[in-house]
Amino acid sequence: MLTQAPRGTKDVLPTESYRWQFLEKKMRGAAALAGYREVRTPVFEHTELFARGVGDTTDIVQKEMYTFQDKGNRSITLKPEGTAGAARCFLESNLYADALPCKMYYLSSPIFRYEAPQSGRLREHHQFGMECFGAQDATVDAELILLAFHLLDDLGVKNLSVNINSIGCPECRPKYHAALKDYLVPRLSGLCEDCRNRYERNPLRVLDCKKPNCQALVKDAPSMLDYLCEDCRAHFEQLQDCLQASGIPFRIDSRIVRGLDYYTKTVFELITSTKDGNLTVCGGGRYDHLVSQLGGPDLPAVGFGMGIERVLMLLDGEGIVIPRPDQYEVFVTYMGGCRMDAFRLVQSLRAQGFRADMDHCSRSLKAQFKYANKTGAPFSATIGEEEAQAGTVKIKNMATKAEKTVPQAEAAETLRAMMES
RNA sequence: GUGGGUAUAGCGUAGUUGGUUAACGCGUCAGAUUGUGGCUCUGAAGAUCGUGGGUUCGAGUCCCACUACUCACCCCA
Repeated sequence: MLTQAPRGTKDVLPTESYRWQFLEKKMRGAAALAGYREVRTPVFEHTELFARGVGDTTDIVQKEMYTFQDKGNRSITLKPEGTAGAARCFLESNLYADALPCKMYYLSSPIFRYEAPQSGRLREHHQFGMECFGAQDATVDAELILLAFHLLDDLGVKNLSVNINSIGCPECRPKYHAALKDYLVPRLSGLCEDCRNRYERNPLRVLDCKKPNCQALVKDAPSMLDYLCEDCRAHFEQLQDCLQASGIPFRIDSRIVRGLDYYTKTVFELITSTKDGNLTVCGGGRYDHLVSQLGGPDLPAVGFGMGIERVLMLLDGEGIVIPRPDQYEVFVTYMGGCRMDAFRLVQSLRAQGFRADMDHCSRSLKAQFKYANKTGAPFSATIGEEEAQAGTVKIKNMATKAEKTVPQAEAAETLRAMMES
């Protein structure tokens, strides 16, 4: 259907875009407080970037990417997540040569994944993300978690739980993998088919299976946390110390496994419980070797992504109302012969900073007022024959019906005065 | 990718065991005497009943396919 947006996409209508803008403003403010500056990277990248960065065994890369050949025969992919592009940009522009850490955020960046759309899941969605390159201390991990938490908390999101975990580093993770596999091997036949696949690709995922059978079988499986090397353990403890000191509620969930291969050490999720179940609004973690994997220096980094649509969904679900700005502050109405006077007044009001408009459909005065009322304009300014003759305009407070006739030259200051009273 | 539900004007719905011009509410537009809105009243516009095929004398109503929406699994924001 020509008049139908592609599956899994959603228009943001003029009547609702203020909600996005409201969020974006909050996000910008929160990021700025911690010294993060905006980065804008392309919507598409070379496919290779994601294959190498995100990991070519991940679901995202294997089956969810929008990939195509461009006319120069390059394999191009619409970005399926935000971090790889930011890392590429960081590297390409040699930002690591400046003072580190390098802090950046991206706003309402479109993210594309070929998935079956459902509640809170689209094929094109938008993320607010923050990345910090070049700092290894867990204070940054904590700073990002706190930032995300306070942002959502400030918006009024309730039932927010912060879950953290450490999935180790190339040093200790293989040992854990081995231990986990040893544990799973004798139980393989009892696991579901999905889990047997997971065992091959990413054994950590088996721990997260929701099937009762599998859960029972992995109940006593070894925990990554018991296998962390000294460095990772200390780092994880520092993170907990920071979070504790900040006083926000959090819990360790050793089953958190992220679906992107680049993560090391810290991984975290901000989850809210809604009436339809749990919803992850924000997910992130540390990726200490992504930059080197992409051919750069071995620099530590941390970041997260937050789903804009999901945040909006939560606000909706909790009945949190975002203030809707008036489309107009003043609507100019006029009698048939005075169209030019009205037009000039509108232009003059706009020049003086008022959101102003007039009828453009040759409507009757009555209909103009109806329309003005519908737009929610708090004031009208009317020019009829009498006013045109005298060079005046009749300004009316739509709510109180109070009217005041003043010279057209004084319209702006009269409006200001009436707005304040 | 697998399975369930849904598909009637812009939105929300009705449509009886298949039977002549598909109904209602909201919204939109226009009127209710000459320069004014939110209430009320009146009227108008607006639907090839998701698309395509089939059964039938006849289908919005039954059957099949496709598509979209929606929910669950998987995975994720």
